[in-house]
Amino acid sequence: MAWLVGAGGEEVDALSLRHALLALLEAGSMTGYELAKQFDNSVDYVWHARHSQIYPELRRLESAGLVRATDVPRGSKELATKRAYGLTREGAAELRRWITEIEAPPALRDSAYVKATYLEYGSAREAREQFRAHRAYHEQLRDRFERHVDLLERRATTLLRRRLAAAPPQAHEAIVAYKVHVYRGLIERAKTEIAWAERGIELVGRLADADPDGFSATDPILWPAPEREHSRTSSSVGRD
Amino acid sequence: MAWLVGAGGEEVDALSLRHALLALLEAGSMTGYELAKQFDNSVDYVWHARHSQIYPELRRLESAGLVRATDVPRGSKELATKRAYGLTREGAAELRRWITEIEAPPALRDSAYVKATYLEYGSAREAREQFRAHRAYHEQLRDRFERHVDLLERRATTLLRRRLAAAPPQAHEAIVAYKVHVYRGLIERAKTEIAWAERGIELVGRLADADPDGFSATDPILWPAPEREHSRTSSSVGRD
DNA sequence: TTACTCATGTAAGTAGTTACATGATTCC
DNA sequence: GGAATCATGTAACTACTTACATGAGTAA
Repeated sequence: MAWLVGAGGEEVDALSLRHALLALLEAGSMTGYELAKQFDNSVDYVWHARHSQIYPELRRLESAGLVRATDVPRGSKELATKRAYGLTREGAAELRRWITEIEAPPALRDSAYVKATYLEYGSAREAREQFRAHRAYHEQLRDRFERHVDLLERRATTLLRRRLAAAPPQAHEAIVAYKVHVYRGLIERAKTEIAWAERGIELVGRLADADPDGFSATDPILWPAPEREHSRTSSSVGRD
Repeated sequence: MAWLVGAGGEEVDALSLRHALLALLEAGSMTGYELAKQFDNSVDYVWHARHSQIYPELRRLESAGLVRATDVPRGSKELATKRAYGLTREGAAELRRWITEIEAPPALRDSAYVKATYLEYGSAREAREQFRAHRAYHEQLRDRFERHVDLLERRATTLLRRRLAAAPPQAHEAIVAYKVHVYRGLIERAKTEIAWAERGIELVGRLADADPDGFSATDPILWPAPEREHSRTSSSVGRD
């Protein structure tokens, strides 16, 4: 694992699950389960991960020396134990390194948009359904993000409270402000998607008016290809 | 592979690379290489894939019966061959099925946004750099998409020309319009990101004015965790 | 006693990445 | 003769998903 090298080798990967976990632990030590729960109503909105991914990742962080774990007894009878994770100095340093690192964003991979590119293969009704589903989904997201902004502004999440309690008072404004900025950004994103879907619905209407029968596309080009062009010799691939 | 079942089993996955390839083949038969090239300046904007992924995927599509391949001689001496792929009836049907299928969008996983959530760990300068990089990246994307919309509107890409040549004239408007709608949507998206980054830069400025020294965050909570619950004494910040 | 939450995982499989491998053909 | 590009891949690895497994503690 490239990011494990460090200390001389300095070949480091950027991976958000790791750093999201480190960031959560900045607010104080937690067990894997607690961490997973906190994850679910904070970072999970921007970086989704299943619990089954979080546990092994914590083990990896531990063996990389970025977190340290202790077995803590559970329950009154103390028959069972749980593992409490805490940041190490190296973990805190890695978190700060990651914050300052400029990452190349991953290439786009958006299924809804590739589908929309080929909507002419479906009927007007089907195209409309796609846009409607897109709108409904992003309306949900928008509402969820709005509720979250409200919680953050009222400093009403347990995680935020823990973090603020551990931070110097003059830092409180920044801590809240960056988080609010992120979720407001997500609200704007959602609104952009909703507007796109609505323009899509209008487009479907205009196209259906212009050509009521639509493009039923009953005549796909099957294999073997019919001779469309004479002299199939110099198939021009290049330049666009 | 669930999507391979079909014909009775009917357990089908939604995966865009497959369907993007099928969609490209609607415009006519192509070799793997030609397909990969066309991919690069069309679908790749919305669904990125490397060539090393495309070739095996074509083989899988072939063994699933969605495309059919023939060996075609290459060059004047005809010593080598290439494989030309074409849609089968099943492939065309699967493409249409996919268009009408409503997919659940994947959960969000956005590294830039999780990083922005924790920008208080860096300096104002570092925070600004993050937002500037974000803006620069999306300005590039916006420009690229604008150029692509222009090409589409002028019907100037080889792929679009081939597709239009193979489609009934009354369908031409819809074919172009959906593609333009997608790329205009991507332009709006990019603009939303640019605006977010700019508001971010303003925010950094306001926070720096309010607290010129910033939150240097020299005091992370390390392992073992101090007793948080009661008597939160700052003296007991952990040393490992 | 039952059901739920706490708590921690493993196994098998898919999708994608990076890096490498190989040889033919065409154009200058 | 050499460079670019045509053409088709393989191998090793990472991240993530789905589904399953197990058992303790707690409240009705």
